[in-house]
Amino acid sequence: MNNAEIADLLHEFADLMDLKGDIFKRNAYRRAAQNVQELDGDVLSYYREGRLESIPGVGVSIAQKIAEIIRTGSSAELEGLRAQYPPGLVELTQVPDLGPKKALRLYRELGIKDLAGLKKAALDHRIRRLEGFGRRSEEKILRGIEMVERNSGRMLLGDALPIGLAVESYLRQNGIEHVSVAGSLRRRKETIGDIDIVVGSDLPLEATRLFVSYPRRETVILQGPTRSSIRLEDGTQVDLRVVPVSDYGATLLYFTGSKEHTVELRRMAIQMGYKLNEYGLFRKDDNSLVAREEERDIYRALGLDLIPPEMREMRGEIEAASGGRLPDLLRSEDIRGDLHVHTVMSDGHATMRELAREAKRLGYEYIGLTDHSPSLRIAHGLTAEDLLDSVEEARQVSEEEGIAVLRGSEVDILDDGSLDYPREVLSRLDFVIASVHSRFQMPEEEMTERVLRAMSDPEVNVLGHPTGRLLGRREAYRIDLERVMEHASRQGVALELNGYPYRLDLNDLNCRRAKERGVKLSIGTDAHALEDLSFMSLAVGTARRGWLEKDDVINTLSLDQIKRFFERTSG
DNA sequence: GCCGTTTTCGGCCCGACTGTTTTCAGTCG
Repeated sequence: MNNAEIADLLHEFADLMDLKGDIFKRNAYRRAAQNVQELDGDVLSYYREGRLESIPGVGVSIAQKIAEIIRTGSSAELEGLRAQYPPGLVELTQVPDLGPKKALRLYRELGIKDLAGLKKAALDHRIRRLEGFGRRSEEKILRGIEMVERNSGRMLLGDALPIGLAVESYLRQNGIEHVSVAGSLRRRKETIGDIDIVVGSDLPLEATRLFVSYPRRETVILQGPTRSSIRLEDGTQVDLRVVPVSDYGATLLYFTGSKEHTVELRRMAIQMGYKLNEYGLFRKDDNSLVAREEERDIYRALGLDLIPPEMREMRGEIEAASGGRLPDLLRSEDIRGDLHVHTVMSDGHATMRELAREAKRLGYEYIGLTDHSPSLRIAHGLTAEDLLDSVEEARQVSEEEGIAVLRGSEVDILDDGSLDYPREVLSRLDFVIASVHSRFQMPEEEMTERVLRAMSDPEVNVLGHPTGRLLGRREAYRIDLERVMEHASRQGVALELNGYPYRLDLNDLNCRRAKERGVKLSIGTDAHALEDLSFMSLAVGTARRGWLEKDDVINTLSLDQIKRFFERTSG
């Protein structure tokens, strides 16, 4: 039973409390679930040491339930609650405009207990006969079901970010000064629900007209004075909100979230005798304005430094901002080179020279080329001979193109933790990433030993995509990251933050754990084509969500410094 | 169920919108 599994059960408690109609208990369970999920360390050890109640949001009652879950795998009270409602009821609340109250009535009065039943009842016009429902709600439910079925997954950050930023820059280039993506996209979460754009303009009709005439727009879904939605050629929906310039900061703050973060800001506002909403910060007694034009003004009035959007997740950022202890987060400009790139020699699409030129154009000082090793047949891993021949080619290209081309390798970690090239081959390279690409199902202990052994090899500089997860496709493999981080810090091996859209591995929370343990991160895009080098922005966003600063990341070092880093770890 | 710069009891974020109502509950972000 790990943290995520326990958190899932607490979330289920929350869902069931919602059906019971107790929103305060629901909130309490949600908060506990989130804190368990993001807990730094294993819940089991909190349990063994009798300090479950030191987890925020966990009191006597929830601590007992967690203990019971750890001992027995479940909770008697949870079983009892489950027995009261059919399991499909929570799924009904995924349909827009159906919350717990309506879902429960549909169940009690029409016996509807899942999406299929709901669809049938709507088609049979049985729903409109219920008091409080009507023809329009029935139609809305049908549209909602369709949407849930079609669009249940979230978008990858890597898909949403270019789209959102393109719309943003289109509006800016056409004279809109106050414009930004908002929501989870602005916070650079690894997956995104909706693409939201906030505009501050005193000519709202013009801004709206501009938005709905976006060149890549296919249809206008909704066009109003403050809200509009369009669908793009690729099917993506983009929502726009227009507010007066004077309200821009307050509105952007509100629509950026996270919800938990803004709720906390409102609580603080109340304690200070204020009221915070999407129009601004006001005095409670006479409704007079305190701040609203810029996000910074509102934070300042609440006694806080401006919190970067990527940190607004209720993970300690409020305390840091009130104590003047916010980290100085990594910036894109700090990155001096990409350290994980594939060429045509293995499974990439661009040549060494093309990549060198593109890296130079991006302003990099160096680029690290890391083709696969032979055991990864599917990716045409290089023979030792071809790899060594390319070392000389890299030197030549470096000189001719005026940018340092570092010849590295992404060498496979074999089943027993040995590496896929002999040491004398690896020692001829500028640096080495070691990665797991096989036998993902190993038991945790075996996988951990395998990886630790690979990291102990003096030629290894970076552990590639340390958990192997693929967003929406594959779970992380089982590995004891605590031991991996300890080992990394002792051995002077960096852990990778891989920027490939499906990976983003390490993720935000693990980046932060690594930083707290003094482990350095190496950022690479895992590019297989020239345009993939742009994945760097996804990695930087994730790094910022993990509170990383410039000094935590090795590829902010100059060429000389990073060579020393690679030397030191291989010496 | 949790928690305390106002509290060990009594709060727990705020406003808009929608569809159904005739004064509002439920849902959403």
